[in-house]
Amino acid sequence: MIQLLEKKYPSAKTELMFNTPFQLLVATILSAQTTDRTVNKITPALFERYKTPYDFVKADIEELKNAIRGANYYNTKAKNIKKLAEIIVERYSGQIPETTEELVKLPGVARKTANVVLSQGFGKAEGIVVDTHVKRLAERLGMSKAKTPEKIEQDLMKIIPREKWISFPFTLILHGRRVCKAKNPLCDICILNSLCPYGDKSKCQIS
DNA sequence: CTCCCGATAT
DNA sequence: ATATCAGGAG
Repeated sequence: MIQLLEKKYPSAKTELMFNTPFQLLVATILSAQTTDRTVNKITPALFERYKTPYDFVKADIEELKNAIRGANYYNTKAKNIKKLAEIIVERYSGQIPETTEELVKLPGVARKTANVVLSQGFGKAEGIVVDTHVKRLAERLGMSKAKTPEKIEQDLMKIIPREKWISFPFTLILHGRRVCKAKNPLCDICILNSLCPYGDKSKCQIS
């Protein structure tokens, strides 16, 4: 099924807009519980106003909140981004760290965000991105019975070849958005229907 | 397990 | 007006 997904979504990657790894980090934090499209509406002006990590350090918190208003939880995210910028300037000389271990220490950054930044910003396959789509599809496709993103990631790392770790989750994300939706999945047009344990059940459930 | 708490589609 | 979208911290 990896091959089928790759064939259907040949260039699967993040849809977030960015020019530097730091911008990707900020964009990914903003994308928590927020669609990529909404984030992409915010970031051009944001990155024009704040060009370097140090610009975020100097930022007035209210002005920063206003600049990212539109992203869900912008209050918390503004504080996290400012704090994170301080850490990057003070502890990392303005360059964001390139390991999961270091990234998840930053405020507002857990494994999902760290994996997006490492894989999409640096081409590093330290782990597998597990967002709500990957979580749902992994369960439906029978790839993991685990409940937490951390456990699901571990399960996927065992069954997905490492050279696919970067692209594979993004094929699931695209498929999850377009076909294998949370509500009313389009099983009748799904290319994975014949080998999906969930598909057979849902075909009987959908009116 | 609770809080955070906007945008877009229907 | 309501449903759907879709992570992290305490």
